[in-house]
Amino acid sequence: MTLRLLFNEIRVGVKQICDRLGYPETEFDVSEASRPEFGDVSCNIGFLLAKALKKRPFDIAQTLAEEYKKKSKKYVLEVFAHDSGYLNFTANYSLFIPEVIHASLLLDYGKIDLGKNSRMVVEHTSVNPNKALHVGHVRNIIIGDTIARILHKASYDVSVLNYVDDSGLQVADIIVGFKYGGFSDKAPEGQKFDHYCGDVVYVKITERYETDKHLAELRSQVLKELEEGTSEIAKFGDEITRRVLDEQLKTCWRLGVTYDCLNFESQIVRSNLWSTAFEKMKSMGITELEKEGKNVGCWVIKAESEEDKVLVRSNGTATYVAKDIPYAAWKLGILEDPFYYKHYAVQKTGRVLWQTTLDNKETKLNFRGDMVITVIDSRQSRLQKIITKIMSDFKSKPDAYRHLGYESVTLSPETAKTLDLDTGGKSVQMSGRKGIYVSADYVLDVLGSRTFEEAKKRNPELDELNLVKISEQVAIGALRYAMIKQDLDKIITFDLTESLSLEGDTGPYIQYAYARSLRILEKAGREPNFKIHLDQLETVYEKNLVKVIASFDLQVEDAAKNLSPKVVAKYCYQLAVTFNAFYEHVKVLSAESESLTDARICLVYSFKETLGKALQLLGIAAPERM
RNA sequence: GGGCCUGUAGCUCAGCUUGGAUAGAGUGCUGGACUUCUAAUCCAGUGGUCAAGGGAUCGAAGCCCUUCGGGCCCGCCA
Repeated sequence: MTLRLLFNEIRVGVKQICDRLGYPETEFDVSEASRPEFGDVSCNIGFLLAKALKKRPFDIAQTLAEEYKKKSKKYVLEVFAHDSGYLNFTANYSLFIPEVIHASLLLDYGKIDLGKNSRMVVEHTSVNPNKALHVGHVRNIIIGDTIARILHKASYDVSVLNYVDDSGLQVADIIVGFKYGGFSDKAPEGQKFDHYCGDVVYVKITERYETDKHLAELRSQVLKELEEGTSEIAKFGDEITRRVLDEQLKTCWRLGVTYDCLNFESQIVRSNLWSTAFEKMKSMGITELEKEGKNVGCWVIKAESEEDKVLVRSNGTATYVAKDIPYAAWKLGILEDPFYYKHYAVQKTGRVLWQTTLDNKETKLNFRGDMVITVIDSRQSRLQKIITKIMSDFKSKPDAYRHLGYESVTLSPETAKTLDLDTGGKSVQMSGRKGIYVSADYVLDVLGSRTFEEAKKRNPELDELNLVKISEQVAIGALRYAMIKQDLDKIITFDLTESLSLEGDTGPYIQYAYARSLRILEKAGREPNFKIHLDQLETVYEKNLVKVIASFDLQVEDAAKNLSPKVVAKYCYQLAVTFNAFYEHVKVLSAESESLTDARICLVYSFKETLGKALQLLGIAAPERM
């Protein structure tokens, strides 16, 4: 039993009455009432029929209410028309509460069958392997990871990919640094290798290009060798990339993010994927050879009301977009899979991480999908639009390939100042090349020491090990929640000081509610007894909590259908707020009677289970103590 | 010049897809609640011509049009 059943009962009931009365068919709305005095559920049918029936909305609602009262009802207790014209309903709580609580005990509570086990690919992270992750990357990673978790809950068979651009310009930059710039390929003591590459080598060598033209030429040479993949430089590049990647993945894993497969660009380049895709595009007339104008001799894609996009240069080499096309087609299973797969690592959750290889002694596996979601920030929208169009031509299915875009993370003027940058009161775009960023590891460390102090103050009896565990969980909860709670198309202005706030609408607030509920259950000193009469739960706080618990699957559906991770974040917050109100106003362990205590223990347990599952969707740990 | 996103309380944001009841949170500020199931909490107060103008509608923060402010993208770079 969930709210969905109550809504359905009302929808069907109202529809039957309308049919019987000969009212015209309408798509009316059944939703949660916006205020307590409006009951639990509201229906707007009065407004919709007003014109056709030439009656006031209230009169229609009134008639429907009278008719509805005569019907046999299950989860509905009362029906009444409101002066405004709404048709309102109250729930039959003596039935509703026990059924919701029992339903919430199921292991897969909240699961919906939207995906019907179809194959879904989610690609995220895809950070150039020449630097450490910064908070901008974290937004990508957390959006992608959360979407993957939500889609899994919505019964999609999800594979998560991380695209490793190991043959691009950014990698070439640090290789130049190591080979020709005099930088050691060992990080100084105490510094992670990815930080060293990004903070020092990448930034410094970029500065030097300005004055040293020879260095810039060497870069082109290195880039070419990386793509060909046979030279000594290429082997060295591969080694460096993998060392950086290892360190990046440590940060991802620390954030609770796992993957199924690493796709190396160098192997895509060396496979025949590009030429196959190119031939396909030619034969489908998607791309054409330009005969005149500024792009003469290039293969281009004509776009409506926009500039033509060059796919293949007049010298025959493929451009950046072009490289993405075969990969996108591969993800959708359009082209034959040239890859084999070998173990990369076993992740903390036990999930195996694979990597592509062209070595045919390795295994054949399937990491492709009927649908593909690519998480990249919206600065890539134009290019992604082109790819989306081509994929829909290839697959002749419009939504198979989807670009999930999001706005970037900028640094607040105050935080920019900590990097010795005066932005004149404006926020600033991060840039790895210019060294303008705040790294993910740094944020987690600062947050971690802040939460450690807090946890120690509150739990002086706990040992160091436990405190570290709690503070890490809370720090990650805070960061993940901050990255997910607002809409994808809102810019996040990251402020270091503000990110340390752990109160109000934050991850720790939600985690705290969980910890509180667990303490009640611990102190109760007995297992919840679900045979007890749960209809003793009569206060508004208890009813509200049950209602929120009952809406879990509706929220999952909303989030999955709209690819909107914040929906689940809002839901967790709502659960926590409702529980905290309950906590403050309703006593569990010192209730008026033993049996009431028992009933409330069941509710608290139900809450704990539901919040735990919802937090899992956000990848936020549910701490036992805080 | 073209394309995409955005503008709601001092600040940060929900609500807009699918129009409907008195526009909600957090934070800030003011005041209150810990010998109590953890105060990372709760309660009360404060705070809004929903950027501006127009249109269609019985009804607009939401839909359409125009204008203005802010951000991003538009290379035979990646």
